[in-house]
Amino acid sequence: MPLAKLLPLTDVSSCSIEMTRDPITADAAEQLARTLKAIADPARLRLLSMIAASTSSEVCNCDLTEPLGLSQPTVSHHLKVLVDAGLLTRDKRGLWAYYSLVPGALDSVARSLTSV
Amino acid sequence: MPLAKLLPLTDVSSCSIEMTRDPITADAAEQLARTLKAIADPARLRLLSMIAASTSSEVCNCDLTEPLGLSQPTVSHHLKVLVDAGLLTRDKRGLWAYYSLVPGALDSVARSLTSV
DNA sequence: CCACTGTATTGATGACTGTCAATCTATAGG
DNA sequence: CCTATAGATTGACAGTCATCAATACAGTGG
Repeated sequence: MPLAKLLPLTDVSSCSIEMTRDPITADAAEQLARTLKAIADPARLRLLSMIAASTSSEVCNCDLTEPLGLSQPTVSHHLKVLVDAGLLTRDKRGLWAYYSLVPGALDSVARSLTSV
Repeated sequence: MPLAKLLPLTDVSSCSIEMTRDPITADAAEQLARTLKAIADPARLRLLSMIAASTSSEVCNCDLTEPLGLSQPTVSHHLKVLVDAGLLTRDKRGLWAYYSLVPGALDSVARSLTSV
């Protein structure tokens, strides 16, 4: 029998364990998981990395398709997932679409992870 | 036409964009994505959080099932995913299984994210 | 040896996801 | 206008995943 059940110091009725602080809420977990799911894909990680590593802060879709080895619709799909997750912004000028990182977005996710 | 294609400063043959540094490799992306996929689930985030927030560094499976509102096999499955990903360790003593965080594992993932 | 209990595994099922071919949309240039 | 082109959308398909009921497994205690 776990220690917490033998010595329920704070809450006798529940069988929950002793906490130094409150764990993440179900809603917060849902939200963070949604963002992480957007990042947790090899193609999308490479897209983020390529955009982050480019000299210009903006990268055109056409520059991303070939190095990834994926079809144009697939890259377009992945970019949309990243935009919807708030990690990228899209700026369409003329025929081309330029993508850039949302400043601080990735760092914010990383911080959420360390404090989980 | 994107600027990089008009002024291919380093590599005329390829149509890749200019980079300040090399983007993540395909293999590294695959590896990081695997770990992130293990984290990118509401139930698993809550498990990590509950274990991290507990006073004792170890948490017993039986303490995790009820607050999550999931069946015992499902919780066991999620814990296995986290162990397999190198984020948790399992220590089975007698009938009970005690889980604890692998020190620095989550921080390491967070650092990988900020430098993507 | 036997019943009980906490945990892990298996099998099934419904939902979601990554991918591409085909198509659509919008813009540039003659 | 008409054509060509970059990008987005749609539809289909195969693969993965989260979940639970049922079962198996491994200790514990009579």
